[in-house]
Formats: sequence, C-alpha cells, structure tokens
Amino acid sequence: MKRNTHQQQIVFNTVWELKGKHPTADELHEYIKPKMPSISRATVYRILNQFVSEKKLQKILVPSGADIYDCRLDTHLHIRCNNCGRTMDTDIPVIKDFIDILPKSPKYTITGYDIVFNGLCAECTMRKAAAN
Amino acid sequence: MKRNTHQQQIVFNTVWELKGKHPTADELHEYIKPKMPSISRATVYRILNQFVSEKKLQKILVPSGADIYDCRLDTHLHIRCNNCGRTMDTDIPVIKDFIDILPKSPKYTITGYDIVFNGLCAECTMRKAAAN
DNA sequence: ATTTATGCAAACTATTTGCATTGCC
DNA sequence: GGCAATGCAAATAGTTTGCATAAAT
Repeated sequence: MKRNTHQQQIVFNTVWELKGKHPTADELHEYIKPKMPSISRATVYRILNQFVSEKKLQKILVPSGADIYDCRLDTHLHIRCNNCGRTMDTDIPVIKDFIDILPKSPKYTITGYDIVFNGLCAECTMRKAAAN
Repeated sequence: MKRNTHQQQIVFNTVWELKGKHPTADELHEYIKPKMPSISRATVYRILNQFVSEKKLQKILVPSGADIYDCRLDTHLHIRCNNCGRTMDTDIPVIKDFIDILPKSPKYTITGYDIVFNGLCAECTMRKAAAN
C-alpha cells in the first residue's frame, strides 16, 4: 500500500511553490534542504519520478541539461534562454494537438514529441531591447 | 595552425560511413577501435565537437540520451523509437523554416529549436503492422 | 623544432540503485 | 509489526578536462 510521507508532501508542495521557475531535481533538493536537512537527493529524484508516472507533475526533458519539473500538467512549449540559462514557459499555442498539423505519414507512428525552443526568454528579450 | 590527424580523418569518415545510423560518440568510438585500437574516447568526443563547431557535422540533442551525430547538415526532424531505441530520420517537412509558422510574439527571441518525436520508427511500424 | 592534438585518468553532471534502516499505516 | 519509503554511498551514463607525451607541419 502506498504511503504518505513528509518528504513526498514537501517535494510536491515545493514544485507548486516554484511554479513557473521550472526547477531541476537538484535545485529542488537544495531548496528543500534548509526546511528538511535530512532529505536526500535520491529521495527527491525518486519522489519526482513517482509523481510524474502518476501524472501529478510534468517532467520536461531539456536537451543537454537537467530535466525540469512543472506543476502544470497541460502540454505547453518552453524556451531555453541562451542568456540567463533558464528554461521558461512560452505561450506559443500548441494548436490543440501539435501532432495533428504534421503531414500524415503511414511510415511512422508518432505518439509524442519533445520540443524546446532556443533563444532569449521574455525577460532577456526585454532587457536587450532596453539596451538599444 | 590546425593540424590534420589520422584520428580526425577516421572519425569524419566513419560518421559518413554510418550515414542514417545516427551514432553516438561512444558508438563511433567502439566502431573505430578495431581499425585504430589506440584511439581514445576523449579524442572522439573532442574531434566531434570540433567538426560540429566548424559546421562540418551536425549534432542532434536527444532528450535523456546520448547526443547523436549526422553527416547531414540540413535541418531535418527525428523520431526516437520506443521499440528499437534508435533515433531515425523522418521526412516530415520542416516547412522551409519551422519558426516562421509560429505565431509571432515580440516577447521571446526564438532562434532555433530542438525537436525529437517519439513513437515507432518506420521499420518498427511496419513490423507491428505485419504482426496484425 | 615547435606546438597542436592525442591518450590516459580523473573529474564532472545528471540520475539511478542496492541495501540497511526508518517510520507510516 | 510488516513492508513501503528513506538515506547513504556507490554505480552508472554521458561528457569534459588537466597534463604529460606523441606527432603533424
């Protein structure tokens, strides 16, 4: 039977607390440690994986970087900022289901995708515009 | 001044020899070792990085997996096969430039993207169809 | 002869796992 | 009390780096 532990609660709550910040597992661990010094990195990873497979959290796979966690469960697209290094939400619409706009091909069976845009996030775009 | 070494030649040629196979750096190293047993993994990684920054090879960032290398330099999309585990080319058209079809937003500055589709590659789709 | 590139081992980043122990139900 | 979950350390995967040596020009 599944059990409800303090570490599970704090990990889940912290992902919500950092909504929009897209923390990595390690960042979550560092953030939680002051409140619960005994919590181990392995536990944070294990709990995050559980919540993801229970579809209570979303994991975004960032190309050549640590995976990030999101309390948002809807499909939405992200941009990796070359300037500040963070991965941020975009409001680029996902067109109901992005897969549907692809030219149909019987060759493959496409069930999903990982997309991360590269460039500058909203803040860094603004900052750069102000510098001109 | 840049020098032309045997290891550089063999790495570059091997990526061409394995065209469409999308080898990882480690797979390239294993493949080359019989021909040049002294070659080290570090050298393969270094040479691949060089060729990529000289734009003589393309690196594709595979979400939670090893990066793969491609002698094709044009932008094209890939599918990660859940069945055989390989990352294969697709002929999904990139619509001249995929970025152009995105709704314009002054908020971000999108300069590129990493996309990998998930599902079944052409071979595994066929194999599955035959099994029915 | 010079100096870049290589080989080796160690370091590093991100993540998982084995195992003894803790603590939820 | 029993067994799921944790903490710790070690293992793993992928990649980079420092440094002495080899080899290209």
